[in-house]
Amino acid sequence: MSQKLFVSAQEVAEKAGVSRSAVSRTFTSGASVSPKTRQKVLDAAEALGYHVNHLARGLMRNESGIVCLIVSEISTPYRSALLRALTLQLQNSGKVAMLINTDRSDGSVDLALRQAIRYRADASIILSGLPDKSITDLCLKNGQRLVLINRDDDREGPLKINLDDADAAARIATAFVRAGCRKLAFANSQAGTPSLMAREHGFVAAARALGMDVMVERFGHTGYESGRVVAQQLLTRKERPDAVFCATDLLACGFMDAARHQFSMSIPDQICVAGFDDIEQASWSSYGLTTFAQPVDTIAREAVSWLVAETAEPENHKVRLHADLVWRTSIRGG
Amino acid sequence: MSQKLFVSAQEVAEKAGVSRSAVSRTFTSGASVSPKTRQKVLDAAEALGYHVNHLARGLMRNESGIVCLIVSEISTPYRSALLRALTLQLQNSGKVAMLINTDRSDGSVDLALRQAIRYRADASIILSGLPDKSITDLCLKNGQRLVLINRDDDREGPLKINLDDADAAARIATAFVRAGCRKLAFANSQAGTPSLMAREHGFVAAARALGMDVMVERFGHTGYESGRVVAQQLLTRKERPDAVFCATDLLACGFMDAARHQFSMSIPDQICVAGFDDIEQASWSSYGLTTFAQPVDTIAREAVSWLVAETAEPENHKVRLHADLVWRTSIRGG
DNA sequence: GTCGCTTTTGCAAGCGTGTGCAAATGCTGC
DNA sequence: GCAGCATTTGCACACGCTTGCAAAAGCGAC
Repeated sequence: MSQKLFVSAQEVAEKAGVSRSAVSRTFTSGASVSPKTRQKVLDAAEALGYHVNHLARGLMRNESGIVCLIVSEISTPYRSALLRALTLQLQNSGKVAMLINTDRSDGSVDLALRQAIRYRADASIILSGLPDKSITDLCLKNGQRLVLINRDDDREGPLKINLDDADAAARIATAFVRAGCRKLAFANSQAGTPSLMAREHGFVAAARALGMDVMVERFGHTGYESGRVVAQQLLTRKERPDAVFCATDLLACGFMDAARHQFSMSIPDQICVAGFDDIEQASWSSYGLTTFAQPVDTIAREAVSWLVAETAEPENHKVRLHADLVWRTSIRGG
Repeated sequence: MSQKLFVSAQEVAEKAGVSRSAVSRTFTSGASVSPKTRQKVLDAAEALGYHVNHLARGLMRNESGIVCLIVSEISTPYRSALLRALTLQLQNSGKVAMLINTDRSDGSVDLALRQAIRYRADASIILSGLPDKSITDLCLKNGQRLVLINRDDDREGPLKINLDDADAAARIATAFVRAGCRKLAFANSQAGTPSLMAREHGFVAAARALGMDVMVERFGHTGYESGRVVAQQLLTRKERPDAVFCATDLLACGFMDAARHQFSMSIPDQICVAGFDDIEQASWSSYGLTTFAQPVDTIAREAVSWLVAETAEPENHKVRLHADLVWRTSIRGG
């Protein structure tokens, strides 16, 4: 009964005593309407509670204004920080974010992208997983833009935003050595995503260049609990490391907690720790974790400014961003 | 040039040698199509890469399948956990989440709701702020459903989901007393949202009933840093509290860190601490925070099941959920 | 084959909007 | 008042889909 439909441009036109095109033009920026009729339309619209139907507009313009964010592990500190930056940036540019959570089963990135297509999203930003080539091709062919964040992939078409993971790893290796550490370790998850592996390989290579080996230990997903497990594995070795680079801050937090509370070790006196992401908890005084900052605002800005750009993009566009080292108290010296 | 439009039902129909209605019916559940033509359509659709245009479908059906999530402080642990639960639940029910971040200026909840209307969202879930009555009325009048989570409001129409904040506060007060604490304190932010105030008032009332006064201190937003500041304020008093209930876990974390590292206090020996939300960090061994768990999954289930329900909702629907006490090590005894 | 019935199919109208085109209007200068 | 021009306005079609309705097709029993 209260299923009275939304008020349409037609009704506004009648109330304002103008044609329906006039009201349409009033709400289309850059259209030609006289100030007089424009005002009449605005008044009528206000009185009736009219709002342009973006579904219909999207249908006509072939541009929905929707951008899909395809993301897993949404409630992780780093992911949610990036999500925040992206939504704000999108809203700034007059777009609206459609959020698709791929935490369920796998292959769900493809499912998510399919959903994006159904809603004729203007673009999709992928923060997790990597979709099939067949479906990205479909997106691209239909003029949908694609952004891959921290998914080091080499296909043509999408914008790829990455960090200088390997370089950061090298920097932290020298920092460890400068702090007098000689027995280096790397703590990773088993996820094996390109950026995690880049950090690992970069660290191992840099250490080798400095004449040292690295104990590498991997476990589970990229979370706090995994950090604890890896600590268990590393700190029960007959030769304990005196410095450990954790692939993410969450791993580092878990590692630090286990090292302190379970192995009664003192950080940074007995062991130096570094992380990656600069999540909020890294700055909490229980951790004081030295880490690399993901430039989330820059990432968001780059992604959004590219996908709203008028010009057809250069075919194989890559952006490589720098991760700043945030020095705190989990490494000696400084 | 590559602006080749998406493939339409028309093209699929031609390729399959059937009418446009046939392909439409193939993708409409519960429509009458013979298995033979259905298969022909599916084959043709697959070959052409056809996907139903949900913009057009939404236009016709007057049901977009979109649900708006209106939320601020997205990257906060509790909020992002709730966000995660909501998106999963929505996807489960065949809906898709449109995420609107209201972190910017104020009045932006109204802006967000306006956006929801433009996209003809079937429903909106509001996790922050409280919209004007005028605009909620507009939503309701147009058949859009509204869910308010933890925003204790008394208007007609929306579903309101709340926790038993005051009751939880009372429970923690007795727990403190049972642990031998006599000088109680409450740490709050200045946000003054209904649920925060309910916790504060509930705690003060319960303490009074037990014959005790409560030192109340409020500062800034609901975050870690505010917790530190409140600790500063409470622990420099000439009479220090021996138990503090923090309105949120983030406040509690900040409080604990300041108490330990700045005031060298031992928890729970010298001071007992409790929080609210049960964010992930509460379980980290640096904190071991005794706290109340927000039943995020239940909240999400209640919200989504209500808004996808067929039946016209009862006019003034409220759901009051229970917050379980998660006992850890920040309170003596147990 | 024919009748009565159910299932399937195509037609066409309609959802609310944007926009090219031609007609109408307003304005300027004589 | 009129020609000449720029601006505004309305008409009508298009966008891709759903769905009521009537015609067509299938089917079982005689």
